[in-house]
Amino acid sequence: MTIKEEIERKLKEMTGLETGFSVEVPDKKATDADYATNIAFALARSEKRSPREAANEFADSFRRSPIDAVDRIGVSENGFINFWVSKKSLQREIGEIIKAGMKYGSSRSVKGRVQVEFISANPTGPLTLANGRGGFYGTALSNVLAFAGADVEREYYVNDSGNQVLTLGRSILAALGFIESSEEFYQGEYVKEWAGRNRAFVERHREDPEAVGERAADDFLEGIKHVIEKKSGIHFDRYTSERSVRKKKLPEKALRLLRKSGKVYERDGAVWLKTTDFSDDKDRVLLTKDNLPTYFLVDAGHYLETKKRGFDWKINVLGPDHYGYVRRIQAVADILKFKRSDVVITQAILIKKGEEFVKMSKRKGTFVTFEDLVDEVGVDVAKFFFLAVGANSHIDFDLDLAKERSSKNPVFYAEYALVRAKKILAKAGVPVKAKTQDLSALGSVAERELMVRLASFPDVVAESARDYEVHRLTRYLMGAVKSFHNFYEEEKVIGSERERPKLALVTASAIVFENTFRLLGIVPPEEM
RNA sequence: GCGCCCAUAGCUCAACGGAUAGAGCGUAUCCCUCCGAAGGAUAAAAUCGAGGUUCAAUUCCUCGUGGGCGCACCA
Repeated sequence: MTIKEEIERKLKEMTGLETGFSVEVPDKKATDADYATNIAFALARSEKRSPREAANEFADSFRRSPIDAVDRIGVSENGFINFWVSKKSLQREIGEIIKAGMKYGSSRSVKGRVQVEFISANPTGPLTLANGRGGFYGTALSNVLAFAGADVEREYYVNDSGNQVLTLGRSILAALGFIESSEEFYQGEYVKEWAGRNRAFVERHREDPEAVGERAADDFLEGIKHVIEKKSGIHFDRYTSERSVRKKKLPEKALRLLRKSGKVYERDGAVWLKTTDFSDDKDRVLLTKDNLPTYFLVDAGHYLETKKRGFDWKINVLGPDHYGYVRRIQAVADILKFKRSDVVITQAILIKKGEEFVKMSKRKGTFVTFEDLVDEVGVDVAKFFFLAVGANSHIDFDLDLAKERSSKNPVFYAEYALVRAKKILAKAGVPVKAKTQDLSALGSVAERELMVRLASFPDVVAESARDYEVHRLTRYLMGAVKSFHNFYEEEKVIGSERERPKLALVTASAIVFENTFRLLGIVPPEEM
């Protein structure tokens, strides 16, 4: 149990309240306390007195039966209750970190098997920045959930058949002049390049745009995989092909299940799902009047496969262009009896050139590719940049500016702290063992601050796993390494009087920093 | 036209309805005889506008302004 959790437990025990209050790390300008709670406001409401009074009474009663984790409690003028954590419990926590090592902060609080689907970009061209954002986010989210106890599968659903593949094939034929071009077609340079490289194949299949499209899609997918796995450190446990979903007759099976729900009907020669019963703004077609499955039905087949493979929890990370899709796929998840289905929409990345926003279109070929970004600024910089921001935030992005500023990226600030810690440990030689440590000497202002930060790592993990806001970890890391840099300036370690306990603190810092990097999907640096 | 998302410091972004709204970059001034200065300390600097709910609003509601996205028998 973390220190914060101990305080929470005590509050619940004393007041009988389960919700309606929180324990937080207060703003340093307001107080130098380590934790604060607003519980007095809740108490005041139910007991009809001022928060200040309620807080004072609570504090008195707390003092009569204190807990080890807290050695001082105070009340602010406006009614917040502040807690100062005891050095002893902080010292104990540092010991815990060293003992647990890379397991520190992990738990079994999240149960069950969950499939996290992300990127899932159509293989009709290179990855966009938005795809990359989803990739980084999905990776970090998966890592956090796994660390919190879930059995996680990372999936990329490949839309390698259907209409857009046909369109891709036609676009290629058009690029070589075999058929007339159209506005619908993919216009990017990459289409022409691919067509040029595969002229002979295209010519042989000039009557079969689908074959051309599929071949191109396979090639593009290889390119995508290369960027993802090799260049970006994004790993998938599974690439599920839409073709295979179709081949296994899963859309048909899904349709039968949907029919059983009574939400399927026919109109105008097509077959519809009554998604309006699931707060969609209109019903959706499953089978066209030509009796062809729509993308939606095939995806329902895909969801069915996931369910059959033993997942009753699914998280789907989508870009903002799929907003309109959310209700209907949630309807399917509901009918297929997923216990839990979440859709996370990562908001748009607005591309700027100076003051001007650039219209992005894969079809028109006017976009910055994810690979460009990774090549230009480096994968760690890109990752940190995107993961410092909530999924629901729009990002203004200027590639030129990003290039210019990449060396100033905060990721280096964080990495440098870890490198500093490792250098000290290397110089010290002997590794620090948990049991033999006498940590009671730790407690200078800088040390205390660092200890508090480190001890809150499990709380941050738990919160991120709960609300999927993984950027908390990035923000946490920035704060924690700041405390470390400060400690480094203030306290010489090697050759100092309290060398051993300080080395323990440095060891604990390295563990927590490295772990945070790992959760974010960033390979912790050895050198800079 | 309808729906959703966003608007916070010069820039890019934080802030379960809670205290004097934070961080990085940029700007100004200090700090290397010392484990790497890719560092530390200090300072100036912000909630789009108008109402409302609340003990308390950047956060919730209404209207407006400005951006983005979605509204297919495409995917």
